[in-house]
Amino acid sequence: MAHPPTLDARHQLVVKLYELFRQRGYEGVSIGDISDATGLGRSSLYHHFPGGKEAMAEAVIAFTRDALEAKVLAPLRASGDSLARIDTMLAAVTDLYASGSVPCVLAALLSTNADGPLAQGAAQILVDWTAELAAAVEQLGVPPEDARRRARAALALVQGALVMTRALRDPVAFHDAIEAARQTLEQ
Amino acid sequence: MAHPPTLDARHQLVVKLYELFRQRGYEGVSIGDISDATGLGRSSLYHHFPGGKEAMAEAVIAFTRDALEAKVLAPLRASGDSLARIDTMLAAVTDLYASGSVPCVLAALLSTNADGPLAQGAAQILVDWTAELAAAVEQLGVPPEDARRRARAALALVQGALVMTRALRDPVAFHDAIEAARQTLEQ
DNA sequence: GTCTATACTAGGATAGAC
DNA sequence: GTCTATCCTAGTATAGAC
Repeated sequence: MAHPPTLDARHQLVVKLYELFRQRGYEGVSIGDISDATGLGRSSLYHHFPGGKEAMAEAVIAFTRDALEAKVLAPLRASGDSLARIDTMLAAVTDLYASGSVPCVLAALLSTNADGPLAQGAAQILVDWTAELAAAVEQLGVPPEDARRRARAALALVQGALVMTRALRDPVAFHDAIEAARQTLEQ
Repeated sequence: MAHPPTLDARHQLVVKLYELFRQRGYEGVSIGDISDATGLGRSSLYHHFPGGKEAMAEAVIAFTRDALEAKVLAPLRASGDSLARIDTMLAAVTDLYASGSVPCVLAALLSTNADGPLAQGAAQILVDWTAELAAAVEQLGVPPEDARRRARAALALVQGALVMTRALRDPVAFHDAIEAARQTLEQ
């Protein structure tokens, strides 16, 4: 059992790609940067991703979708108290963004890659997230239309808090926003 | 009085640069793109901005600061009813971002240029904006600490709405966020 | 103040050995 | 699966004529 299977190595690679793209966006990351960060030569990277840089970013989007599903959406869908599930989601979000100290890879790819296929993939994840969150809010007895509005507002607070926290260099901005999101969703 | 002074020509140029950088971020815009968009050759661009692309982005940041000051901050400081001034600011913001259909250049430069000097300049504008907004909220009789919190939350709603509106492709997300910002500031 | 022409570097991608 | 070497394009920037 000397070497772990290939999939693990690739997974580690995707995690590194995820970090890079979320910090600098798509155009802000070069193959050379990736080579430096991973210790792999350019050719090795193309061995793992024959589709090149775009394929790497697509892998990051898929990874993000899976991570969000596991850490955020699945708990949101679980049976049990709706309020508790929303609280759990907000805790997961706080963890995901390290209290606002790291950017959202979806926002990064959405803004860097304007209207390319990467931006579409990133947008879809936000769309799905909004829908799932709205469904959870509906279970509190909120009418569908209003639930959707609240879900949008909560995610806007989170995404905006990431921008503001970065600008103000103060994690309090993020925690306040999470609290505001809770009020919006649960009130 | 045939030719307008040079400053006008430069101003038009900066407006074009502003549009480009806000749509695609710093790394997403090449000198070639700028040449295409303006109809000017590369050398002409360097004539106007000997400092190259970074100087162009700096000019955009300065332009943004001035535009924000004139359209958003000055009305916010004007004498008169505080509630009306905040309403005026929110209307100016809705206009500035064309109801969420165009990105914020500050967010674009903040995320693309990670922690370079451009990001710092963009961050500073958001810091100043927050402070000015908090001061306006204080005049409603809100305690300083709370006013700051509300100002942060309102700007987070706006910035987040820009992300969500882009993802959801629905301007309703933006207008709802503006309404939520109003509640947050004025309630 | 704009152009053509030209450096020069960095970035994306591939070939083929090991 | 990784490396060295290489190719080619795109990107930044400059020189010098008009």
